[in-house]
Amino acid sequence: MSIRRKYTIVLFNFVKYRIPVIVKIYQTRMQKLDKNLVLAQANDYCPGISLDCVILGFHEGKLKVLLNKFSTYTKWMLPGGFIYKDEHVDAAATRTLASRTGLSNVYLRQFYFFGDVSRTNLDENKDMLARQGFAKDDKEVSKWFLQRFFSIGYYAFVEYGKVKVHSNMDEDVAWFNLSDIPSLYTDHNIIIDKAITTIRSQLNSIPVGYELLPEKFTLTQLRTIYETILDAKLDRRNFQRKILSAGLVCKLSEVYKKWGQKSSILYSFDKNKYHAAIKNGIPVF
Amino acid sequence: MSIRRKYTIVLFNFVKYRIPVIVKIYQTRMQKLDKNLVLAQANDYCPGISLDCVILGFHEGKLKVLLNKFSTYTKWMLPGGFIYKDEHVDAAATRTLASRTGLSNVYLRQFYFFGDVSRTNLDENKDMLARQGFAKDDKEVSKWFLQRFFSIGYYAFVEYGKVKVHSNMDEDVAWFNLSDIPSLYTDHNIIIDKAITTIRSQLNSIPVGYELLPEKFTLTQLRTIYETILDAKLDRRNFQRKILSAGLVCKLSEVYKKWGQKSSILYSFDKNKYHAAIKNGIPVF
DNA sequence: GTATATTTGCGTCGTATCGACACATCAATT
DNA sequence: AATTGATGTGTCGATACGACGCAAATATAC
Repeated sequence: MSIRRKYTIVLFNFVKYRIPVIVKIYQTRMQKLDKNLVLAQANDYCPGISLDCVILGFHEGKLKVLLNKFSTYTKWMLPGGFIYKDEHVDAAATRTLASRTGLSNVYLRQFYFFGDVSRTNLDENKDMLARQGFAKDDKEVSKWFLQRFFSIGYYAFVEYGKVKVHSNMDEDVAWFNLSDIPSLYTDHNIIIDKAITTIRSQLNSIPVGYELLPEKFTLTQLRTIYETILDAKLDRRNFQRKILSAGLVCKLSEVYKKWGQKSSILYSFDKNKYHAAIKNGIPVF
Repeated sequence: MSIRRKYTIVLFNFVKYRIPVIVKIYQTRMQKLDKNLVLAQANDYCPGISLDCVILGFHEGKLKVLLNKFSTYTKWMLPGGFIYKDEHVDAAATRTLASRTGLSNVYLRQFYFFGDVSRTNLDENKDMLARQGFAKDDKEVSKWFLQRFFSIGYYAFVEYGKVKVHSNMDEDVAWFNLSDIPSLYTDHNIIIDKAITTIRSQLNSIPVGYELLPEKFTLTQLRTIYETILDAKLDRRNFQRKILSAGLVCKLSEVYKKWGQKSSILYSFDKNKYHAAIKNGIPVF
């Protein structure tokens, strides 16, 4: 037998028999680590309560939502987390947001408590655990993950350009157009809808523009945000008159050139006036 | 010894020695019953979550809040309850409201999730349990009552005249003027403030008048409600013009005579127009 | 009985605001 | 050179809004 033939056989056997074994060993180790981590953390969290963040950004004329997906699971979901037993809910939300976006000092507000019994879908959760590699009859893991969960909804406005989306082996993170969101885990589609409805109803006293836009922006961008949230067309000229006459923004000497068309004037917010106006409510529509 | 003297002594001894013993026996029985009841129920409830209702009524020109107080405890508190493990949160709120007011079909809305760690005051709760007659080291009772509690805040508008306030041995129930509320259990003062703030900020799309007033009412009563919630005076004539020109109310042929002064015209809501207007938002101030 | 105070019904008036639309400008495509 | 689409700037009429006036009705004070 030639040396080459011999090596080929060794290599073939290695690939066929050894690699699966090695993979299996590591998988088992990882799962144990994973499970221990999960259980240790589960003990530190308040039972039955989670929180989910609807993180909104604005890019190229579209409102976007940040979603994530476990690499072992099929459905996308809202970035969420649990509350430590000695932690303020708002702190837990801030922590969750920071872990996904790397941002702190973000406009983040609680908007609803989701308390439907049927929002906890046992079949869905069992499927997710199975794909994660946990045994069906694993009592400890089931006890945490197959309990009824309430969820506290938070929405956040972030500056799109400042968010660094970093997916890794275990988790994908990505922006989705608000108008084009797939079917999500549990009631997360409902949570997003409720967030938008809430924001819309309080739009006059929420600094959407200030939080979503970069330092310098055009009035068209600002208007587009309002139009998207209100799901209505606003008269360009009337909108500008309102914003300008209220003195909320300062005209800059720079212009924004891009799409072809006429270049548009850049503005920046007059921070003091803007926040004062928001407190009293800006009539937008 | 005269018969009278003999009876006196017997009666004296009875009062001095027997009655306390009998009372003690019954107290102990009641506490055991109480404890068993508490523990049995505690098992059926979602741990760590309560809900509190800010029940608002309107009477004699004042906004009122319904509060209750355990007869064994000093502080008044918001009518509250827990959520059964298989119960929708909103259903739990409806149930809590009905048990205190006897009313169903009430305008009841969730408005905030109170998630501060420090809202659970252990000393206060220990004091309450002690006054209720539970031993300090009673592990089972402590486990439920001395855990960290979140609370979901609900507000409700009820027609004052329809509520039957029924206090009993264990619990007092009473209306308080919104402007004159004592120091309450835990953060319940904060919860009321937050409720009012929330209602104020959404006043244009909340049917306060419709829910708080009886079938027939005067425009002054309606205006007073808005003035109280907004904490501002509204011009009587401008307010009437707005309400009337929007066609929200129908003028009745009856008048309201009471306070002396000129008798005022009674109105009733045009239900359809009113709810349509509320959906789009009535500009009030 | 008369005067006063208070509350109600029913208005007026000037200004600010809102919604609808016109027109010129600029850059890229046709 | 004409067209397209987005932008800056302005006009105009209707209406809504805030401020306020005045008479009528009823209780209290004298």
